[in-house]
Amino acid sequence: MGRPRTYTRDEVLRKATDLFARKGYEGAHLQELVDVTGLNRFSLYKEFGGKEGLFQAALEGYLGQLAALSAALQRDPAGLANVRAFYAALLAEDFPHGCLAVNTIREKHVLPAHVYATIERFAAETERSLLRNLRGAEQRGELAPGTDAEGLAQFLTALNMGVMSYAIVAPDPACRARIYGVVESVLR
Amino acid sequence: MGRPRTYTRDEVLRKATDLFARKGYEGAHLQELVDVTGLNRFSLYKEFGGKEGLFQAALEGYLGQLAALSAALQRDPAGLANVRAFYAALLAEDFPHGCLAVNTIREKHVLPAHVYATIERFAAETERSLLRNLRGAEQRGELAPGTDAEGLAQFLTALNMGVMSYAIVAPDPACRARIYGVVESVLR
DNA sequence: CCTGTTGCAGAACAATCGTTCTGAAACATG
DNA sequence: CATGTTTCAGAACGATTGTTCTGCAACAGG
Repeated sequence: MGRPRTYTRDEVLRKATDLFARKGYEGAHLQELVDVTGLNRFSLYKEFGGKEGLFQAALEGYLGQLAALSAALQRDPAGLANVRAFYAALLAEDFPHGCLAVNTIREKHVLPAHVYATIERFAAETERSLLRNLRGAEQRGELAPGTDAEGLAQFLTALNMGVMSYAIVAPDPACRARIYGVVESVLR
Repeated sequence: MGRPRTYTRDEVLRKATDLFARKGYEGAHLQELVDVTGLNRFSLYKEFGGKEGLFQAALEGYLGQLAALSAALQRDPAGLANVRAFYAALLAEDFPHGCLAVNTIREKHVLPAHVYATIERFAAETERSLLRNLRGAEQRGELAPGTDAEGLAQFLTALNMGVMSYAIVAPDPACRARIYGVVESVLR
């Protein structure tokens, strides 16, 4: 009972995520968060404990979505097909204001340490998943013999980060498709 | 005449650049800038006009250094040799806290518009220089026929941004060398 | 040594930050 | 319709932000 809330937790997180992606953790001021989410200050503190809690919640939700995109990398058998499926999924999504995760990396020295650690862990995990599939591809002869699988995994991870930054400068989604097209020439 | 100043403009800019690279424009607070540069508030305002002026000066100096690194791209004849020299120069430099220019991109919606425009212009210009050399390579038969030179230029630009982000997560410079090694397989 | 000028160190400023608090509004229940 | 509970809207809080100001220190020239 009591007065019904005028917001949905998911909806609030969606809008907060959007603002955080545009302005960053420090750059997104509480007043803007209140304006954008429609959630009043009181409820914001009751629901999320404060700005940091809201950011953490938004980030975790976002990383969850990203993890769903990389689900293809977990399939068996490990190989290039999984990597290609991963990129296809990435391409289907659009990132109008860049990627919250990548943007947040740049705030390493501004964020509470445990928040940043969340991102670093996720990045390492994704790279590991990529590596698993590249090793699998190596064994199955999908990659040229003598390929540096580890270096390739790092390369792909770095490229993903780069594409997310490039998306801010050139928001046209077609660019991303073109860039990923070039990646094909590496995967063999 | 008058009391001699205890600072050098270049030294101040160097230290300010370092702090801005770590914390970003909004994240680098004036008190920290004062502490790090050793420049007192009064002189900071007299010399640079304020935080925004200091950032703009630091950024322009930094972009100048980056431009020096990409000088190889301006040489004739345009071709892959120039691109390789560019990457060698990039690799020789080290970026302990990532790249100020790339880090600043994520602050697009926080920065004064004309400051952000500086970065965007620089990125576009570098990509154009890359494209010139890729087209040259195409004509001279250094690239496989039918290669998407424009896409390749976008790819390389995005990759550079990515490597600078990756350098924050994995500060080991050896990683960058490894990643650039993979790029070789694209340049042919 | 005095005087004029410039830079230094820190106090003081309004504005804004994230956070907390207060009183009224909007329901479910008896 | 009263009562209890939960949320809402906005005022109020101390702390910190970028900026400006004030008094003193350190030189060059006469």
